[in-house]
Amino acid sequence: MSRIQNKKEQKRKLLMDAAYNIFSKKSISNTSINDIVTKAGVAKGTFYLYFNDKINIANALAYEKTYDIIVKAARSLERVKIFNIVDAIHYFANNIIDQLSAAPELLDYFFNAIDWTEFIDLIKQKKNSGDFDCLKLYNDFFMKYKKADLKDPEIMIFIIMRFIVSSCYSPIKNGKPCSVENIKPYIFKIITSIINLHLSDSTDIMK
Amino acid sequence: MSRIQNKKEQKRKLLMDAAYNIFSKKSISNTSINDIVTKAGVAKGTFYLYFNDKINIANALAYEKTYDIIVKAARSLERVKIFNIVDAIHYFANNIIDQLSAAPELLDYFFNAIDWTEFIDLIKQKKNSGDFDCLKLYNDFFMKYKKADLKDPEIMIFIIMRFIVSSCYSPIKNGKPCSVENIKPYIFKIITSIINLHLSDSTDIMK
Amino acid sequence: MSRIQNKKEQKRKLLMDAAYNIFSKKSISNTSINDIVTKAGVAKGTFYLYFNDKINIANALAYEKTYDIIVKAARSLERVKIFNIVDAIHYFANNIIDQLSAAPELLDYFFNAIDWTEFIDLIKQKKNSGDFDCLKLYNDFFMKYKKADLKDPEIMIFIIMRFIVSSCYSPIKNGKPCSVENIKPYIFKIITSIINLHLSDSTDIMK
Amino acid sequence: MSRIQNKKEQKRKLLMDAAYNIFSKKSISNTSINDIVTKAGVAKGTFYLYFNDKINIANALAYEKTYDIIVKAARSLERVKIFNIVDAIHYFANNIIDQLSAAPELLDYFFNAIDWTEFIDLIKQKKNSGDFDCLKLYNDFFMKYKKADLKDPEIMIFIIMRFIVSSCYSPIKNGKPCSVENIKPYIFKIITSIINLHLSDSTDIMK
DNA sequence: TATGAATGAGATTTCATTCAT
DNA sequence: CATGAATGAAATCTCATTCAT
Repeated sequence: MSRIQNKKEQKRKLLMDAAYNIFSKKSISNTSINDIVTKAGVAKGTFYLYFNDKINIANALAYEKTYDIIVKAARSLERVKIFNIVDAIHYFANNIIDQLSAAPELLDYFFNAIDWTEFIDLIKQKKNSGDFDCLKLYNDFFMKYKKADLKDPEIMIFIIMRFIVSSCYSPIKNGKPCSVENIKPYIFKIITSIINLHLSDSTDIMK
Repeated sequence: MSRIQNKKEQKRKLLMDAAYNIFSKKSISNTSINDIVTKAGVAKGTFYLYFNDKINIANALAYEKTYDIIVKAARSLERVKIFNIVDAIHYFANNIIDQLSAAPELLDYFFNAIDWTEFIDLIKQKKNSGDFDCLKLYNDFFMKYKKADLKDPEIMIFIIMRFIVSSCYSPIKNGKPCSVENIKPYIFKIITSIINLHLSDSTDIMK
Repeated sequence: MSRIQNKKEQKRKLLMDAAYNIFSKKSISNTSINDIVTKAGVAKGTFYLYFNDKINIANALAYEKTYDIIVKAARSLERVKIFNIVDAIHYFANNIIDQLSAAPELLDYFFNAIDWTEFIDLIKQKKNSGDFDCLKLYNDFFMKYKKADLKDPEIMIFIIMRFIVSSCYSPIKNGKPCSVENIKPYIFKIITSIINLHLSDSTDIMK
Repeated sequence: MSRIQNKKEQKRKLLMDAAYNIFSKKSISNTSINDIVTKAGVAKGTFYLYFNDKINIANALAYEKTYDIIVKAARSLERVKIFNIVDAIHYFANNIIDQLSAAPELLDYFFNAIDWTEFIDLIKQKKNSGDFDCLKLYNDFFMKYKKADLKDPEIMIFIIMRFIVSSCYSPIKNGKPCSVENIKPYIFKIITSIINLHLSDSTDIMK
C-alpha cells in the first residue's frame, strides 16, 4: 500500500472510530455528520470524501465490527484442538458471547444491523482480507469436522447466530431476566439441540 | 365512558393508526410528525395533545401491537382443547408466526422495540384491559398445565419469544435463508428442546 | 355588589393571582396563557372572558400591585404623626423599599412595567377604590405639608420614585454592589437633596 | 486577522446590526430569528453559526451598545481639560444623556438590559478592545482626580449611572413629566449631591 | 358563563450537502 | 485532498384563539 493510500486509510479509520464511539452512546438517527467529524477532528467536507452518508458509514461499521468478532472467535478456535463439531460450536459461541459481554455496544450492531445471510454472502465474496482468510475458514470448518453430515448447514448457522444474539441481548444489556452467566447453560444446551437436529435424519425433521 | 372521552379516544386511535400505517412503510426516524397528522387528517398541534413526541407514539404503538398479537394467540389457544404444554406452546408459537407472516411490518415492533421482561411486567400491572384479562391468562397458563414442573419459566418464555422472532425475521422479510414454512419444523423442534430443558432436572442443566 | 358579580370578581382574582405567581418566576414572554389557566385551575376559554391577552393581564397586574404598595405605604404614613415633609417622604420611601425587599418579584412590575406619569394620571382618574381614596391622599399630601412651597412637585415625585426603584433593584435582587441596608443611607441623603432642590429658589436650579 | 476571520467578523456584525435595527422598532420577544436573518440578508442557519438564540444576540448587543456609549463619552472627556471631578462627571453624564436623546432606542438596552455591576466586571476583564482601553480609562479616572478621596466609588458609579438612565427614560421617550432639557438641571444638581455625599466623611453618611 | 379539544400559523432549530478557498 | 462557512429545506414544537358543547 502506498504512503498516500495509507494516509487515506488512516483518515477513514479516524472517521469510523469516531462514528463507532458516538453510535455506542446514541442512536444513529440522533447522530449528525457534524457529531462524527467533530469527534474525528476533521472538516465536515472530508466526511464526504470517504462516505456517502450516515447509512453508509453505519453499514461499513456494522460489517467491520461483526467481521472482527467472527475472525477473533475463529482464530481462537484455530488455536485449540477440538475435533468434535458440537464442542467447536460451543467454543465459538462462548467466545462470541464473551466478546459481546465485554463490549455491549457491539450488540446493537450484531443484533440490529446485520442480515446474516447477506453477511455470509459478503464473506464468501471477500478475498483474503489483509491477513485473514475468512472464506477459507468458513469452507474448512465443515471439512475439518467432515465426519459431520449436516443437513441445511446454512440454516443452522443462521439459526444459531440469531439465537445467540437474541438470547444474550437483554441479559448483557440489563441483566434481565437473568445474568449472561446464568443463561449460558441454557444457550449451550439449546445449541446442542439445534446441531443434533441438523445431524439427524431429515425425515425426522419434517415430522 | 362519556361521549367526549370517547371522541378523544377515537382521535388518539386515529393518530395511532396513521402512525402504524406510515411506520410500516418507512422507518420511524424517516417519518415526520407532519406525515402522521396529514395521514390522520388532524392538525399538527393535535398530535401534541395526545403524545409528547415520535418516540412516545412509537412506544405506545409497539406495546399495543404486541399486546394485540399475544391476546389474539392466547384467545385462539383458549378455544382449542390442548392439555399438553408442548403442544400448547407449539400452537401458540405457530399462531404468532402466522400473524407475523400475514403482517410482516409487525416484525419490526416485535423484533426491535420490545423488551420482553418489561413487557411482561406491564402485563402484570395491567388490569383487565377492556375485554381480556391478559394477566389471568399468564397466571392460568402454567396452572392449566400444572402437571408441568417448569424450572425458570420466565427465562423459558423469554428465550422462546426471542427465538421465534429472531429466527422468523429474515425468512418472513426476504425469504432468506429459506421460507417461513421451511424453517417452521426446525423452530418447533427447537422449542420442544427448550421446553424439555426446563422440564428436566436442574442438575442436568448446570452441567 | 351582587352575588354573581362577586363570583365573577373571584374568578378574575384567581387568574390575576395565578399570573402574578408565574410572572414572578419567569418572564411574561415566556409565560403562556395555558400556564396561567392551569395554575388558576380554570379553562382556557375562561381567560378570554376576563382579559384580552397576556399584555392586558400583565398591565392590570402591574397597576394593581403598584397601587397596593403605594396605598400600603400611604396608610402607614397616615398612622404616624410626621409634620416635616422630608421626614414624611423618607418614611414613605423606607416603607416602599421594605415592601420591595420582602417581595422582590414586585421590583419587576415596579421597575419595568410602570410609567409613573401615566400611573399618577390613573390615580387621579380613579375614584374611591373600594375602601381607600388614593387621589385624596395625593391631594392632601401637599396640603398637609402646606408650609412646603415646592417647585415642580410632579417632577420631584417622578424623580424620587424612579430613583428609589432604580437604586434598589440590584441590591435587592442580587446584593450588588451592596446590600439594601448599606445603600439606604445614601438613598435617604440623596432624597433629602432632591427635596431641598425643589424647596429652594428656582433661579438657583437653572444655574 | 486573516481574510476569512475578517469575513466572519463582518457577517457577525451584519447580524448584530440587523438585530439592533429591528429591536429598536419592536420588542425582542416580538422579533423572530427570521426577521433578523431576512434583514441581514443571510440564511436562517447562518444565525446559529454566530449566536445560540435571540437572548444571546440581545445580550451581546446590549453589552456592545452600552460599551460604545461609555467609550464615546470617555473619549470626549479625554479631549477636554477638566481637572475637577464634579465637572468631569457632569460632562460625562451630559454626553451620555445627549447620546441617548439622539438615539432613544438605546434607552431600552441601557435601561433594561444592563446589570451595571456585571458590566463593570466585564470591562475589567476585557483587554484593550481593538482600539480603546476601557479598563485603563476606568482606573485612570480616579487617579486623574486623585485629590478626590472618594468613599465607595463603585456604589457612587452605580447610583449615578442608574439615576441618569432612570430619570431620563420618560423625558426622552415621551417628554413626560417634562423635556430632557428641563430635567437636566435637576439631574446635574442631584449628581453633585451624590458626589458630595461620597466625598464627605463616612460618619456623616451613616447618621 | 364555563369549558377544553382543536386548530394552524409561525417560531425555533437542525443538519445534510455544497463549494469557494 | 482538505476545509468549514454558508445554505435553506424541513423538522420539531408552541401557543393564542376559536367554538361546539
